[in-house]
Amino acid sequence: MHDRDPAVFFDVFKEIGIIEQLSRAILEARLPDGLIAPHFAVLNHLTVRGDGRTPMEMARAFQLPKTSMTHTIKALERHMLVAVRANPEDGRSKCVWLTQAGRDVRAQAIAGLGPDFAALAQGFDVEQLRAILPVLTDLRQFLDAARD
Amino acid sequence: MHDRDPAVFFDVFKEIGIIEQLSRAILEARLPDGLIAPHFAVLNHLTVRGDGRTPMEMARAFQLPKTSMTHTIKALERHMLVAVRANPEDGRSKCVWLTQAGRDVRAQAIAGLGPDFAALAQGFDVEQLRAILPVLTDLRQFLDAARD
DNA sequence: CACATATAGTACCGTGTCGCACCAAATGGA
DNA sequence: TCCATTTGGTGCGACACGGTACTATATGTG
Repeated sequence: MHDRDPAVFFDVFKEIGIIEQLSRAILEARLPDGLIAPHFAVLNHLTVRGDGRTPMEMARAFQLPKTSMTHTIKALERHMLVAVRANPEDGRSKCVWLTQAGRDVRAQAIAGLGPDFAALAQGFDVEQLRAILPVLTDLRQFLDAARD
Repeated sequence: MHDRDPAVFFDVFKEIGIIEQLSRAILEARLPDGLIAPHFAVLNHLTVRGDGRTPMEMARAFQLPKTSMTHTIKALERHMLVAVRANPEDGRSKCVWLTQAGRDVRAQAIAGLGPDFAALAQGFDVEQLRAILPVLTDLRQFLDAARD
């Protein structure tokens, strides 16, 4: 087990798996009943990237099977957080638009997380997070590119 | 957005969520058909910590609801990778034991990951991972303790 | 234009996740 | 000891995930 041992990937991924689970719990505690992290991810994506995206566009962005995206969008539609309309530029396709309620749910979740993160920041050195963020971003991009 | 902005949590958790998804795909590509990451996690736990653990012990270790653990163990039992027997020390409880097939599946998965990680290590600076691992471990422990 | 192929989306189904209700066994206080 | 409470495990139901198969539309090649 020398310095260049690639097994460090195993340990990093293990920690990341646990942190993902814990951070998901923090997020979901701030979402209305029945909404979970993937729903929020879509609302956030539509806000940041602009709505009117197609389901396939988002499935690719999240690297999810298109059936999963169909399902997630259906749930958001049931909750009236998005509206789905035909794509005028492609008869096979649809476009997903945020409703005002959708924008509000996202904003409320983020607002609720503010105090949570502030509380965490009191017990954990935020500078360390800022320091590792570029490596995480590199790693994410690298794995993304390495996925065949 | 100054240097101590706790919003860095948001970005770190977002990257971690994506990396978790990509690394899970790498692992699951090395598992036999029908087995997914949580199944492997249990096999690995029983190998590392020693088998004979109870379902509740593992549910707590993974911070999962006990119903999820029951379900995961049932699946491993169907695949004959673990054997569940009564706990002689507690009539309410059971103990989960690895079968030889269970040990083999875990060993095979890890053996398969070796080349994967080695390939990744050729394109990504492993030293950077080694550098961030302690911070990730700290963060995991901190979030674990902070969860009420 | 005709037609083979590629692409967007969905229906269906098996499986995973997890809350609730329940039972059985253990525990602890009077 | 008796009994209330706690704890380990499971059945069930609602919903999430994702593979296969299918339809409809678009695209590219002759």
